[in-house]
Amino acid sequence: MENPTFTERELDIMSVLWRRGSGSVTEVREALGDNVAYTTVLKILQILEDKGAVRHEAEGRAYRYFPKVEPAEAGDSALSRILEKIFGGSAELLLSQLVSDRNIPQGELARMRKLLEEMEEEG
Amino acid sequence: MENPTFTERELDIMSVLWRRGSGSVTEVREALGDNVAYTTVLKILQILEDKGAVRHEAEGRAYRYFPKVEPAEAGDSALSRILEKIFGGSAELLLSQLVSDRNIPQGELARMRKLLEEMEEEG
DNA sequence: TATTATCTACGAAGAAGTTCGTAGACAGCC
DNA sequence: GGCTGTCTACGAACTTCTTCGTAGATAATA
Repeated sequence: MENPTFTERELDIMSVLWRRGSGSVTEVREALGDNVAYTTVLKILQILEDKGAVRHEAEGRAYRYFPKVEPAEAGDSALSRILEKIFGGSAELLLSQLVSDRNIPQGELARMRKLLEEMEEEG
Repeated sequence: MENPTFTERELDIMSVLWRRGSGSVTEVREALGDNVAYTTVLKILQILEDKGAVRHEAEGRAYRYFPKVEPAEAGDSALSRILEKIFGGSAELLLSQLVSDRNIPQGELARMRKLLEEMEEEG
């Protein structure tokens, strides 16, 4: 899928599939928590399938849906958009916003720093 | 403005205002490049004003629009969404996606690293 | 003064996204 | 067999977003 972008609801549902690895309509619906109708969830899954973002396998009489698009792909599109439109292309500003007021644990911060160090070395 | 979120078009226009600092309808329209009608741009600016995201001052017979919401605020909302929905809350994964395949100049990478170092020290 | 150009206000049409009801298929159970 | 519950398919209502036309105000210009 080229530059996958998702609407609000589509993203909600992709998010569930990414977290769980897969899901039946019922599972996704429950994970959503919202009081959204069964057929609504099904409909969006069908839309996502049309788009090529998910696929399904039969499981008994029902379908089990699997993400075809990876978080990395979706994240890349989404980040590009934010980076350009909001942070004027500055990854530095974006990072600064990401880490401020978000209380990221030391360990994670350290790993993030190491990641950047490696990028610098590889150059 | 509490947790400002913008539609596609609204964001296009906010982006112009952030880059330029302010803009008349004509200026925004030209910066957009799209062949969107004058009244369309005006309409979205009016919507943004209703929302409290921009304000205007009279300039001759026309209005000059100024952003009221800062990129940082909008960026925070947008990043939160992506962080949770796409990267499962992992800032590390988000950063990894941000820096890969994006060819960020050494100088910027270094500043980003330093930013993280400072965060670690303050802890 | 009449005409034209430029501007905002408003409303409505059109497009996209969301929600759900109904129908039909099918399995399990009385 | 008939009834009930569970499932997908489909379509239509509804909401939100986007786009623009028209009207009315006002300034500049002939």
